[in-house]
Amino acid sequence: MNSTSTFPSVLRELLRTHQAFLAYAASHVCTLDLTLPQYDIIITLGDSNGMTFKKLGEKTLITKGTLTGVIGRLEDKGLVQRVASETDGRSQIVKLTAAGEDVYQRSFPEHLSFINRIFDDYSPEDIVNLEDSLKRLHKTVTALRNNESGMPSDETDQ
Amino acid sequence: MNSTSTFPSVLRELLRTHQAFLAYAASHVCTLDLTLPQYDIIITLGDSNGMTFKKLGEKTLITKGTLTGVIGRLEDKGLVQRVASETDGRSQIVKLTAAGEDVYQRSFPEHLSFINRIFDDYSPEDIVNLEDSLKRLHKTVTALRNNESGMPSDETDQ
DNA sequence: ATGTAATTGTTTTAATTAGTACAAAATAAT
DNA sequence: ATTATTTTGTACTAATTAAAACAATTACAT
Repeated sequence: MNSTSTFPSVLRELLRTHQAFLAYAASHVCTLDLTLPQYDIIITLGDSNGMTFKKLGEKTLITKGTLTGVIGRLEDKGLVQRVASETDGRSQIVKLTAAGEDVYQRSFPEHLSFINRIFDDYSPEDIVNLEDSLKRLHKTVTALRNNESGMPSDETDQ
Repeated sequence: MNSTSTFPSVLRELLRTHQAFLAYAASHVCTLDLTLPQYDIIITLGDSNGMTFKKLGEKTLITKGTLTGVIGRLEDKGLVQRVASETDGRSQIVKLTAAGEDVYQRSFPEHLSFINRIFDDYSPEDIVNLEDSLKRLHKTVTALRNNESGMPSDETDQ
């Protein structure tokens, strides 16, 4: 135990680090006239045949209510389209339009290298260790939250 | 390099972990009829004689525009007050009211133990390692962002 | 089959968020 | 002293966020 700190500084650092990453990623994405959540949708739909709102939300960690708005704005920009599911009357399939595919194909390689630049000085072990540390914290917090309410896990299985 | 993943999964895990922590913390704070940013202000002002908007923003990582709104809502709830600085005509000092002090004194010990429960199964080394891993990532991202724009560091010195 | 429950996406509301422009005050420059 | 620059907090806008209520549809139970 760190008896000198009155509040877990590691959790403040989690926020700081996440904010710094978002700002870094946004500095590239804003050159495409897209917000970070909007671009997250684009790259999630890239190399797919479209997917359901539910699945999109699970992959991007955006809740359904928020997603309706984000998808709507991407639709207004002509980058995405809604198609009614043929097998489930409740579901909408979200797909990239040709323009959306174009944005994706043109921007993604550069975006990927922009993001991966972060790990230029990381060894493979460093990256694995970092991810494992985060997963442990994530699991611990989720387990605690579920203990409180008796709810089952919120983990998605992929 | 993890040659199988097309996008840094460690960064998605950063988001997931942060979201999980926020949800966990909020599950306690909502019992006080406060939002997480609002409670963050309360505990930052607790055990202080008040501080400037600028300093509050640096400590809580909330930008000034957002802060105006959060402080306004806390003022409406009677938990916080604005006092004009005597030494700087531009500055406002934000202080807890008696009611705010009361909320702080009554809730903070429990909140602290609620949060620290996360680390019950962590050794002191585990915590230090996690924090160091986050700090390294934070520093790396910040350095890259500053390289892009030629701006000086955004780090606060405390 | 019929009624109950769960799922899917939309709508609405309140709050947070960043960004920009702005006014007032302090600081620096000359 | 006067001007220019910077700093501090506010106002405003657009977007994201979660949560709750809702309608339509599907799945389930009997």
